[in-house]
Amino acid sequence: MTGTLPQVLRSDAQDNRNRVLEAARELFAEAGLDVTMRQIARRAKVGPATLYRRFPTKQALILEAFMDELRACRGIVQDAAKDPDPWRGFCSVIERITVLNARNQGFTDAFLATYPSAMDFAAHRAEMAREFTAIVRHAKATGQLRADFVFDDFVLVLLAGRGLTTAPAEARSAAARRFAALAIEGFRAAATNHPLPPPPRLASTLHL
Amino acid sequence: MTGTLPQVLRSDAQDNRNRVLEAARELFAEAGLDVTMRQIARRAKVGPATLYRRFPTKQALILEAFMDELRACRGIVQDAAKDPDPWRGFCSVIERITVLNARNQGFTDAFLATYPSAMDFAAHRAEMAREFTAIVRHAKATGQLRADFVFDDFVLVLLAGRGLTTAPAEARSAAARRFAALAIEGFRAAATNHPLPPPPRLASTLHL
DNA sequence: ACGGTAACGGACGCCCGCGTCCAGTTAGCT
DNA sequence: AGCTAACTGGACGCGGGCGTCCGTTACCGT
Repeated sequence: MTGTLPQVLRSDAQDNRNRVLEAARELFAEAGLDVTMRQIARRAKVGPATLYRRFPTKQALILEAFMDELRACRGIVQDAAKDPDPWRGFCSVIERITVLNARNQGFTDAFLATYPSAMDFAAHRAEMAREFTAIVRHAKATGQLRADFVFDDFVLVLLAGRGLTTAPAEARSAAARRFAALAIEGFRAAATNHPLPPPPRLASTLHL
Repeated sequence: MTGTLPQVLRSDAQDNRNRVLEAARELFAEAGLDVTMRQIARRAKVGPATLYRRFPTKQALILEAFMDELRACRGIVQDAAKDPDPWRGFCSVIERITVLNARNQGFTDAFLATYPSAMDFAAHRAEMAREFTAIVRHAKATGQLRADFVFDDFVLVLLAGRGLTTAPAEARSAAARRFAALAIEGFRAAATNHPLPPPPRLASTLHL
């Protein structure tokens, strides 16, 4: 008898698994990735052993918990790519990603993490980067996005958005929207544009 | 004999105290406020008891460690207030505070903290806010700063800047400068300005 | 209905940070 | 030089998270 795992879980096991994921999503969103495995287990009304059996490592749990957020994220970029107006697409990416970012403490942390264990995220990241870069090229071509915009500026907005999670929960959405709008104002091509200092090399550290 | 503490420390005590402050500043800057008291003691080559005698609470240590940063911060605003060109003053505040912010993981955390124990910071904050608001008024009057700028937008930049500390150390300064420049581009009054969404109520939670 | 087995969760030993106590050491005054 | 008070840092007990083990529970196929 080899130790082949059954690919279909018993009903109670499946139930617990779902509760764990739900708890993890809630806690990650509220308090970031630093929540302990114990806290997640407690909220899910589950013993620690059960949690560890389903998700031997925290990374595995994080990955699974954020899978649909991740898909949503890609959806945002794909929607934008379909928009006939590249500038409107660009703006919607900035706006929607920033809002999603501020609402969910943990997601961006996980998304930007560089652990080798987060390879699965990296693939999605790379694909999104590819599509987003196409939008950027078109938006520059139509003269609506300033020519000195670089991909690292997008990463900059992501990182900066992460800081907004410090704001009190009730102000967070408003803060995110205002911030996104300001960033867009900064990115828009205009006669009054001033030259920018050299861009930081951020994307390279994310293996993009 | 009442338990009056000597206001002047013995030479070795003074020496240790200085090393502790130096260690605290380094660690807070590198790794944020979450460093443990033990780590600070170890770096300062000092036992835990010594650390606790000088600074009974972490808040006390934080306050003392960031006193000159805090003064530097006020200096930035005061310098800007003296500038005959209010827009140039405004820009220099955004730029310099953002850079200081990104270089020092812990400082903004401490600065924006709302613990009652951080009252000393609050006083400085309020004073800085007063002076900065004057600069803003003048910069709007000369038509260089967009009219819909509000003080909360400044807090927004501070919070966002906090996110940049996630960037790798070698890119952090460049990131901060680029970010500040982008923010300034967003704040500049221009014919192409688009209306902004309603501002978040952030400053009120900081008791400003 | 019942047996076999997957799944459960309480309990364990480990490590680490916390804040405090005390016996030894050293600075600085006479 | 000698004394004393100030200062020091190792050691302690506590609490909490870590990942794992194993006796018990309850699902599911017959």
